[in-house]
Amino acid sequence: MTTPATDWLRLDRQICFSLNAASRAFGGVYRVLLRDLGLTYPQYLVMLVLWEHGELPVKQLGEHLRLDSGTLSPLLKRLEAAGLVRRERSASDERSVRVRATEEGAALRERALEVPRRIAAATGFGLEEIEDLRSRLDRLTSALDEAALTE
Amino acid sequence: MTTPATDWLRLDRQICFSLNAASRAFGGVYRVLLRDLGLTYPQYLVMLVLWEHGELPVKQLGEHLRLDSGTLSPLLKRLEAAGLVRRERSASDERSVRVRATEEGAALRERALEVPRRIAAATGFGLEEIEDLRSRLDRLTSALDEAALTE
DNA sequence: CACTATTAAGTTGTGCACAACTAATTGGCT
DNA sequence: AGCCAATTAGTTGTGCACAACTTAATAGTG
Repeated sequence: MTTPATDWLRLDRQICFSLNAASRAFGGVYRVLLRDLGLTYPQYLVMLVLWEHGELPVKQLGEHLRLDSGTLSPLLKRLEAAGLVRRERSASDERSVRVRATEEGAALRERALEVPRRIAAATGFGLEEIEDLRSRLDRLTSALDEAALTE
Repeated sequence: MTTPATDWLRLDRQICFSLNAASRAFGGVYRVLLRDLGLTYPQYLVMLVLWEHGELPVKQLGEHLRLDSGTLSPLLKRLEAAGLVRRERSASDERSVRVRATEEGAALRERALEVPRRIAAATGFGLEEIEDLRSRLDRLTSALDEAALTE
């Protein structure tokens, strides 16, 4: 009892589509929750990293977020224009630009505290179930990154 | 033993980030595989639906893919320019535009047949493990859509 | 020290996602 | 029939992702 080859092309068999759809569904929920904070979802992720690690160069920010300067440069420019972030050239290495939250940006953290709880509630998943899913996804990402290199 | 509230803001606790990262990691692998076919990943998804369902209106295409005309109209225009798809106004309802694969577009299916297998290999996951993950993600998407409505 | 390779950030161009809007058509209702 | 609400595509504008490139600074090597 084998599956016809063409069946593997069915949309509902594509794990990647489910992944993509889930990611965009999250986007919709975040969009509503973050509107009050004046942040988009990627901007929110940047603020999370800054809140957690303090000042750090664009390069390291990108490593945390899996994003390059092509995405981060304009995004950070918008965050700076919004007064949430400051960028300044590193004195020790003038190639590097260090990013940090302004006072206003730091203050935003308080208002962001309830976001994860509301997101968790929206998923309808239990905490350990979320954790389990997260670890599977991280393993998946590692495998895909690995494969991309040898492809 | 409770978790400090601020810990929930850690990037590595955000299920959504893992999801987003996995989705983008998939993007990288698909980009390589689809380059030969001359398709982007969203265009590939459109072709999957057309191969599976034959001719259908933009509206229904969007329902399958969870996309609106704002995304689909320009995407379909590019597919049409590439000669893979044709669009024509429905005679019975002139609001509707019916989309179908051209001969060239249909022929592309043969070359796409190996894509899912190569993707599955890249994940390093077994088939039942993929299936399990897929169903969890679909459940997650449903819950998030539900929550977005009542938010 | 001089020269080259590497690294960091930014820019440009393409494509996707989505909100908000417009234009055209259709359906329902009185 | 006449009118209004709903439906379907498309357009416009903003922001993100990423490849390919540029510019400037640093590190490494002979």
